[in-house]
Amino acid sequence: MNETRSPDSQNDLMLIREFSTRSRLSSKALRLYDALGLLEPAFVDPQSNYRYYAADQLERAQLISVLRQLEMPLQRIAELLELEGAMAARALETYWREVEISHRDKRSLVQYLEQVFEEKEIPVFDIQTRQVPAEKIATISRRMFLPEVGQFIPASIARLRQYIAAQGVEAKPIDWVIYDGQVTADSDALVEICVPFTGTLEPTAEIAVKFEPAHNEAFIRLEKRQCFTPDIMHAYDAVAKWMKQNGHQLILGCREVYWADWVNTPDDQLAFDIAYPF
Amino acid sequence: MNETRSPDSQNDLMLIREFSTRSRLSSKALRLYDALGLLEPAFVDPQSNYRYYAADQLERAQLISVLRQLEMPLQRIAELLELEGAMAARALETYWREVEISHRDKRSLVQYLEQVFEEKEIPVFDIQTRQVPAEKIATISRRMFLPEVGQFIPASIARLRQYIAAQGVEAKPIDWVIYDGQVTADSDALVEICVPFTGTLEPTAEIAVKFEPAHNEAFIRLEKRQCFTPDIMHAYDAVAKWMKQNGHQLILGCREVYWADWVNTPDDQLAFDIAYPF
DNA sequence: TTGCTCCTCACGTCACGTGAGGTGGC
DNA sequence: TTGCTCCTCACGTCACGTGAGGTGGC
Repeated sequence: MNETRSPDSQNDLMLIREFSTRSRLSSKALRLYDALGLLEPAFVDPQSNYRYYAADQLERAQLISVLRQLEMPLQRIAELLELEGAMAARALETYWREVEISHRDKRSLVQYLEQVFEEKEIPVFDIQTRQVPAEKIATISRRMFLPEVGQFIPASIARLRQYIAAQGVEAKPIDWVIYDGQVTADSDALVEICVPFTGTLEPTAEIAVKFEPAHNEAFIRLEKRQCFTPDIMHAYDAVAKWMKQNGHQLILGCREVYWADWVNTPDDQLAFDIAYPF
Repeated sequence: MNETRSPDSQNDLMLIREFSTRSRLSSKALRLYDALGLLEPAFVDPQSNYRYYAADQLERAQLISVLRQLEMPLQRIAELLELEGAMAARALETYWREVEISHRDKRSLVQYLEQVFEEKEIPVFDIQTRQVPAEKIATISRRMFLPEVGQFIPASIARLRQYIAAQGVEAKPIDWVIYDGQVTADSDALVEICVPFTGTLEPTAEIAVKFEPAHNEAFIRLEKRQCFTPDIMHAYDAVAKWMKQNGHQLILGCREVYWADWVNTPDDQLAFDIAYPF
């Protein structure tokens, strides 16, 4: 009737049902997003509490719908939608990177499980034992989750060797990493990087100096490429099984011993041990 | 004390705390699994209600833990653990296939969103209009989700053309698919496969015979490879936007028109239209 | 007036996490 | 006797789904 009205006025308002089907969001979801302030109707009738949505709210609604299909939490969606185009793209990329990493972790767990179920008696591991002499060691340790470990180990070894050299003390050509529990993507544990040395060294805020007692260990020698799941999990399983069968108790944290030059060793060469002290 | 006892007897029982750390399952989770019958303690003290777990329950507990890391629902874990080794492996593969498909779907949604956020003004689509004459059509239709569509379209076209030929009637060399709503991986909609013909045809239980009225349509011509997300979503967006800008109402279901020989058309050739009747 | 849509609780789902308040074994 | 662990509720979390019971606009 009123031709002077802007075309985006009242006549573009719609009830929740229509907005719901057009945005692919359930009415229950729309009421929740209203309550959370994530997507508030353009107008709410104070008498009836009816929600009226404007046509130009559809874009935001559809974005939310697609982001929810990615299972992004509502809080994170709210933050992302605060950003400008290119920044929102960056935020989405960050989120998606996390999803991809978690997916890859799961994929390797599936491979491991497949082998467990198939009872393919897994690459037969050759378990040996040895006597390990007492050592003085310099260590850096911190609780962490699996994704951090890959960075932490080489960085810490470099720090330790640098410090040892700077103090004019002699480091031995071997390192090991002690795990005080299982480190996975969603459960952290103490990870301790150890470099043995001879001589006298002062501890620092970061670096502890310890004495590791002599002990026996059961160990498996592995190729460099086997440092990933599923192989490494089977290796741990195998040593733990051997320990149990032979009635041995774990007396120190289980460990990975890096006795080769990690960087220059080819993938298919033996490069490290998994060891259980007893 | 009693040397004749089996080694797996009482002395291998442990309290919930120890079983919890060894299995990487929270005590709260263990109590839930007990209540659900998914993992019941070997022994429960009737006086104190203390739960005692046996060492040989650790294997099942660890399997549950890993399957939960894959976010498999407890019900499905329970079913899987009922199966023998190789069968369990098959069940895991089935589950994982579903996860991979859902992940790939999400990945293409991310690509689409990236382009939306970057406002790369997307491959400029050339929107045209045309008048479509009335047609008699034979159709097969069913509600379905996105993963089924890829099979359903060619199968239905083949069925329709076979039936039309068997009745000695002449089919026209073009097909289209009408979508009565958005079809995604988790929302279904009616999908109707249409083959126009001249002559007289009897409907069957499966095949309906209809009359499509003459109308105008706005359409975009696309290359064969663009039939996937994200391109196809941008194309739909573009036509919908054009319709709105030009004040046109959608009067029939939006559709994809296959006017080329789909199988023998190379990926980078124009092969189909997306059309909105108005 | 009759339907239909909309409204607001309230409770259910899934797999737990997080206390509160109480008991039991060394 | 003192801690410590264990127990059972009960409620919270996340993002909704599913009614129950009631109101409002055509």
